[in-house]
Amino acid sequence: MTAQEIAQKAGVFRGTVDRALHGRGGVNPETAERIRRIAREAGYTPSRAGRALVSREPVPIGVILSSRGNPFFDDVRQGMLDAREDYADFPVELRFRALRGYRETEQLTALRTLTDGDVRGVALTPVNSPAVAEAIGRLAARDVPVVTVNTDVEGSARRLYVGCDDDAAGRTAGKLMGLLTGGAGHALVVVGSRAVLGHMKRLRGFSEAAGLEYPRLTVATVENGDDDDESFRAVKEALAAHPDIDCVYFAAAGAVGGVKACRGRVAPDRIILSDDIAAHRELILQGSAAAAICQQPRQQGYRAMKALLREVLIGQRPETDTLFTRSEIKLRYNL
Amino acid sequence: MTAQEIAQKAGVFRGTVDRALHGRGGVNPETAERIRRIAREAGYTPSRAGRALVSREPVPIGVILSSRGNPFFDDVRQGMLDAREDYADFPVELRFRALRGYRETEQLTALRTLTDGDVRGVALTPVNSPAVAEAIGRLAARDVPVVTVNTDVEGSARRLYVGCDDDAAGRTAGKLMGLLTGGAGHALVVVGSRAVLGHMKRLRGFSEAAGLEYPRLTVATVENGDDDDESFRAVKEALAAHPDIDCVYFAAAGAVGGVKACRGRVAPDRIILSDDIAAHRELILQGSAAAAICQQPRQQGYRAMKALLREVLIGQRPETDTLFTRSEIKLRYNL
DNA sequence: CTGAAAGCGCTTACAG
DNA sequence: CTGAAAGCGCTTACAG
Repeated sequence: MTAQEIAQKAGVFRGTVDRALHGRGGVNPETAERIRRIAREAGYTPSRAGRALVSREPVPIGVILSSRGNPFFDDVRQGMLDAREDYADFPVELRFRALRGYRETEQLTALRTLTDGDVRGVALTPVNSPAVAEAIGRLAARDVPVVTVNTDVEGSARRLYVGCDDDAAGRTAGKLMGLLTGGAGHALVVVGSRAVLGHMKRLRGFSEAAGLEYPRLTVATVENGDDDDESFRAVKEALAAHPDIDCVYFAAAGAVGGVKACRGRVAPDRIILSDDIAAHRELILQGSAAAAICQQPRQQGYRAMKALLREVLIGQRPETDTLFTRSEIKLRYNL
Repeated sequence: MTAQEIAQKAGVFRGTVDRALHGRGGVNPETAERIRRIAREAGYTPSRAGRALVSREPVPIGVILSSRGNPFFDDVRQGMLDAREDYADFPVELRFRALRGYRETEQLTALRTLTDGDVRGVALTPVNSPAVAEAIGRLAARDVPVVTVNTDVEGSARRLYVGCDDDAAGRTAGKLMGLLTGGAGHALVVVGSRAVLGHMKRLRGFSEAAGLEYPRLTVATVENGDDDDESFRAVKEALAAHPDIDCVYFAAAGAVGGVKACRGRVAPDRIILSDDIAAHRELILQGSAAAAICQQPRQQGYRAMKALLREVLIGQRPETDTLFTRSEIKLRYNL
């Protein structure tokens, strides 16, 4: 089915079909409705090739990542470039903004800048705040789809979330720890902050799996502010306070400092990290930790950008509103 | 850079450029060479959109999988369909042939049938034999690229192999077993056949990793012919003969029968399977085995078909001749 | 052997 | 508000 055939059935010219179907205005409302109905009934989807061939102006897509100083996002970014490759026949311009951390005002500013440059779609690692949700809503109202990556924002009109299932990651870590300890041990779970939803989900998942399958595995918790120095101190302290602790799960960042504090006190084969960033790979390769629970950052970037481009370039919306990446367990030999 | 611009530089018509660049014949050799040189120097790649728009005849692609009666290949097939989706703007016809097992003559017949139907590219799970390698060579000579999936064939002109790194899979299993047993145990490694290269690689990898890191972990081996009944008997026998065996790695198929033989004798938390086919998932979910080392079958199909279509449809050859998928460790919570 | 044209399905000025 | 045409980059008959 082509636009030409729709035009014939509707008794108009194919230019008019195009205008009606894409809401470019300047079409009699009744004619437009008739055209849309015919297209719907015929199950018409515009040909990707025809569309690509005629696209001259690059389509701007905004990307806001909290990636400054955080190597984890290198892979996310690479995944986005992979997806862009899949649409190499379209002129697309990815506009990256790298922010440091998750500050609301900075993110709102970045969003506004992109919006002024009238991007046609946005991928971002949102700060979980009402103001950000609202900004996303304004974009959605202008038919600019927003996809959240790696972390989500509550109550927003974002089109899709692509990221980790923190609950599953925590449970996987819990089960693995049960296996590493023969089902009996005293675990320390190190989170960045109890205020971060994802960290709490991992902690809860860990406790659940451990409690369910390994009743003789106990769980203590400590915060490290996602910082290595802080992590060293906090873990050192926790190990001193609880002499029975014999295994550690780092649910977030700060593992390098924390692992240092474990030296000579907790067996490396009972230490689990999160994410396989370079520093963690090194810890694993040198035998200072057994495993890392990873969240497929490249897939996160790929899926998010693929969905965004699919919608913006060929008008196909994602079928779901959440896409979880798998929790991968990496040891020295499958890094 | 467009074909039109090449034509101008070469002082010919753009139809001639097309014929010269794609070797369709009917072009003066000197003119053709001049055109090719100009195109090369200009780094010309034909536009995917232009090409897609003009393609009417479906491009036939042959797929031969040893998938009959083997659910593992459901995912491989799905991955191939995913890749086909990425080239939805081209008319492509995937011609699947599902064979039972790896019999040379049957595979050669299937290859010949496809060849007669003049496919433009082939993906297959090859039997590792000179005759198959030769058949691949004949296709290559006719400019029909062949990609091997999941298993490879020695000394052939295949364009690319996409599959498991059996060595890494075995090492990962060995390391994991060391972790599960606290570094001291007596392992039984169950392979299908010592004649299968992949199985031996996994066994060797397992022993290497175990020997390197866990000198107190010993390794015994048994064959099960990839069959569940045979597996039950062989494992039962091995466990009786070696009373000290306390952990088992199933490096290939036949785990369902083998696990049955372990009941009450080897702790489920010390049993590792290979691949997350439905039967294995069930074993893991019901607590009869701890983990499965998986080889990303969907990725195998996806990468293989993507590379094939990329070459056949837009003329870009793969940059490498081997693509390993990762060995994923799956527990109950990250299946 | 090569020129000249038509056409794939779409979008976009331009007329009216 | 809508018709009529041009053009994106390519391939493919068709002439000569």
